Amino acid sequence: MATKRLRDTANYNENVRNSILDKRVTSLFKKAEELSIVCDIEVAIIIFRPGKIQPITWKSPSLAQDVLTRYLSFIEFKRLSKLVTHEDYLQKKVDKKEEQISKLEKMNEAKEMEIPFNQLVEGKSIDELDAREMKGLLKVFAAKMDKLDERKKELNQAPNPPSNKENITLSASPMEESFNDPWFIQTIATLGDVSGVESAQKEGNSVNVEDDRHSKDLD
Amino acid sequence: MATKRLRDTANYNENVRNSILDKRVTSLFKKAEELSIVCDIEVAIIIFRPGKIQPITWKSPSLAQDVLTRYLSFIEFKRLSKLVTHEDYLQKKVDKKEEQISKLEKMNEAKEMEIPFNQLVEGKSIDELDAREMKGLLKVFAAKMDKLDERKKELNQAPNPPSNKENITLSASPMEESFNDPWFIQTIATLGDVSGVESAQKEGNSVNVEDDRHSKDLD
DNA sequence: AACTATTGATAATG
DNA sequence: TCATTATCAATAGTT
Repeated sequence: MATKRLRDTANYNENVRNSILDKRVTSLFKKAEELSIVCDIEVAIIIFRPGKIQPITWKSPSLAQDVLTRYLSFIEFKRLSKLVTHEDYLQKKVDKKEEQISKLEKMNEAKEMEIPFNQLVEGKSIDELDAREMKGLLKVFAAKMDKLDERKKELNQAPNPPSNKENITLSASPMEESFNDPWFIQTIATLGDVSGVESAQKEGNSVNVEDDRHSKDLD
Repeated sequence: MATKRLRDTANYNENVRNSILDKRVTSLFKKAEELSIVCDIEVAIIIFRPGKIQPITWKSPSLAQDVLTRYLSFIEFKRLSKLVTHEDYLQKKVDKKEEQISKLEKMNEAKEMEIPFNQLVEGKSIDELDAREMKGLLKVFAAKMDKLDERKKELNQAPNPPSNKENITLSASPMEESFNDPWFIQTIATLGDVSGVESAQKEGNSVNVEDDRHSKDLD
């Protein structure tokens, strides 16, 4: 019987250890599933054990990956925004007037782009994306491709002959030129007002909830 | 008192809902932390709420990201293995039946277009996409935008005046024409055959655990 | 693996 | 919003 709470299983033999892990992981997943249903949210859990390569994931691999994709998109979206913001800052110094002219257009685009990447995608299949979402995604990707293209050119100008690396087989396809105009940089730059991943972190090994209004000490 | 178990909070007002979510998430994280200590494992939890941009993460964002990095590395590792194997397999066929493969790839185009976005990206951050993948994505988007553009023109030619639907504000941008060449079909086709992450999945709503030493039927 | 005494979680109430 | 408590769930140890 549960005479007391377990602190660690270091002294247990491996079978008992695995049994305990199994039961507790099962319980954790059960609780997570109940939570996701009751509160209508998506939950992904990943567990790594020392010495084990394969992680334990919940719920399904695809769902975990979907949630992870959204999470990483969120991170990436913010990172990219900040990067471009810097480039945009330099560009403003080069050409002030043009920037002012394009401001109005920029504001229009900005409103369209205010939807974060993960919300744009949100598990939709590509056929379900509307034109606005498509445009937003295209711009983000265009920015990335632009950089890849620049890197490619740099490599081609390098003294040693360019290797046949698969990652840089991007030849001068017509799309690069299509997205060289600077408007998308500014457009993306206006997206950057998303603050960091909000994940309230209490001190010590206490439990973190995003919105920790009540300060329970959970140990 | 807990007279019965909650099934869903759809009919509750938002404050109560958030309160319940808060308490349950706290409890889930507490359980996760206890599990991670007792069994000496690493756990990452990510929660997305509908309408909310910022995910709730546990334990800390950085740790969550660390675990995520390992998880994605694992995925990427498996993906690469299978990709190379598959390409090797294709190479043999290409030597003999290049035309047949080309046909199959073309036939697959329609199906490839319906692959969810998250499968195309496969959990990568945008910076990790190579040129080939970027091209594929761009072309998928371009094709989709082309269709949307066509629909827009159809609507404009319709007898009744076109409504100002937000979804179809896509004007004739230069990108449509840029992607009419057939190579992208093959490019996309090579992205499609990645199978999911292996994560033991029991039938029904049971719980998944990777390690199946204790005789659960996990495959 | 199944069981049970005990601890933990939590829905409703104050 | 926060604290309390009756009820339900999880689980450590045993068989």
